[in-house]
Amino acid sequence: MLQIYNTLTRQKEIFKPIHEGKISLYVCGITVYDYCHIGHARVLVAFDVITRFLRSQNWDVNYVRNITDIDDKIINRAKENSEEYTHLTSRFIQAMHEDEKSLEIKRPDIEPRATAYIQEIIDMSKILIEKGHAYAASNGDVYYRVTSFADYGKLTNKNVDELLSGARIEVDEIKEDPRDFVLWKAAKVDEPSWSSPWGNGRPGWHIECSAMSKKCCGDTFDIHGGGPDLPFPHHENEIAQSEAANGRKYVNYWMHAGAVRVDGEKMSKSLGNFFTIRDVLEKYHPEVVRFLLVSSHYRSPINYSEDNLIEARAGLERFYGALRDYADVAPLALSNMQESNYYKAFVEAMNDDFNTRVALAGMYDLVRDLNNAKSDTVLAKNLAAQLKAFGLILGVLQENPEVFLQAGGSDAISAEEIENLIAERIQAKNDKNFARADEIRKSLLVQGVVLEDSKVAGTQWRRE
RNA sequence: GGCGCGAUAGCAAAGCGGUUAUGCUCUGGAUUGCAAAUCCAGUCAGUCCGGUUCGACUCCGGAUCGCGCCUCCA
Repeated sequence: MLQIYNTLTRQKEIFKPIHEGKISLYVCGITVYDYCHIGHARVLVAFDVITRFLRSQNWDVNYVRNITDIDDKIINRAKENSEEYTHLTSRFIQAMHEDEKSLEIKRPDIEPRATAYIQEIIDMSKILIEKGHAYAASNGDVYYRVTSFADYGKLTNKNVDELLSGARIEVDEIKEDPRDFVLWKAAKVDEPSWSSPWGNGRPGWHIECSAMSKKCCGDTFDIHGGGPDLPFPHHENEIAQSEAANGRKYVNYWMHAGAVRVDGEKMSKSLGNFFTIRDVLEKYHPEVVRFLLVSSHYRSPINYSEDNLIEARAGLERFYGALRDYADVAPLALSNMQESNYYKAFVEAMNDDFNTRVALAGMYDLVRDLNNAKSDTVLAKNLAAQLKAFGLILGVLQENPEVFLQAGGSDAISAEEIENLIAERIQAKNDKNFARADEIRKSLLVQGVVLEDSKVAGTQWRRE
């Protein structure tokens, strides 16, 4: 039985789909004016794991994640670069897809771009004006009339009156009310624009998601996800737009990922303390980064640090160490695992609001049993195949163990040189020249290479 | 000021009203020529103060501290 924590009700709820067996999932994606950072990676990985798991349980998931490809920051950045904004956005969309690929993040079923939904955005804005929820201002902007929507603030528990007294609302002669937010922005000179009933302009940020989700998921859909900083105002505004325009409930379950912190502070573009995915991958194996993100619950805040990455690597080394002799074993089909206690524990953990941490704990139990089973080949292969099946759902453990273990750390010494020294050491051992054998092992250790002698597999090595 | 979240052993991080979380580290043992890896055993918890209860890390109240949102941000 699937349970999901719903931001709207602030509690875990038993999930009930709109249509039996189906889930429509819309996640707010990236505004493409720069490289993705680790905070983006967190959301991307979280919903990737969620969709992988849901599909493994035979849910028919329609996963939609948008791209915001028109926006102030995009226009400004393009100007700075003296670059066409479409050129800028396509560059960063491509970069995002590369980053996703390296982190084993599967592409959503639909990846709508705001600029491809201008007509839908205009249509929705028109309806909002007709219904009295929005108005065209004198300068060609269109604004949402916040006070016209009685439920405004229900997602984040905001009181509309108190929003007025909030300190940081700008005074604006154009708007009827300082709380009103923009649906359509009149174009300034030299800005990209589309024609509309209110003159040339471009969409506001919030209306994009209302329009795209309506087209891709329907008026009411199951799950809406996003990053930790989106509930207010973005998702609050989406609710106001969609429920006012469609006259129906917008979303049944709201899911928000936890923040990534650096030194206890939120990592964000506005604070400038962010690490791009690319930065991190220069130093760490992509699977280590993904494993770090999967290692904690998707809603808890996580601290980004070298220590945590090193720990993530240590955890992965334990898994890959256990899988070392089973490189050719394929993940077991889930249909063959229904009776497995490991599988039951895994599914139970994941059904409980996608508790990857508990799922992982069960996988470590499996590792211990696998290490104990090495003499029973049939059993061991079955356990290894189960472990890989869980890994497949979490998006880890699919690499050749030997390759993973030998890839870490510095590559000051080549694999060939290492192999040669190992051969020399084996000879020394055969000659009972342990002094020379230990000397070789020590010299390799200094270069970050650990040797492991095994009766069965001979001498194996890994980088630390 | 408003809204919300959190405080768990050396570090990271979960569940649970009474029974081992888990990973890394540490200690002892097995194994090894010696190691490493692995296995077995073990040490180390629940910010503070009250309350409920036969019994609370787990529920309730309060305090303290930390964090997020309230402005573009995943």
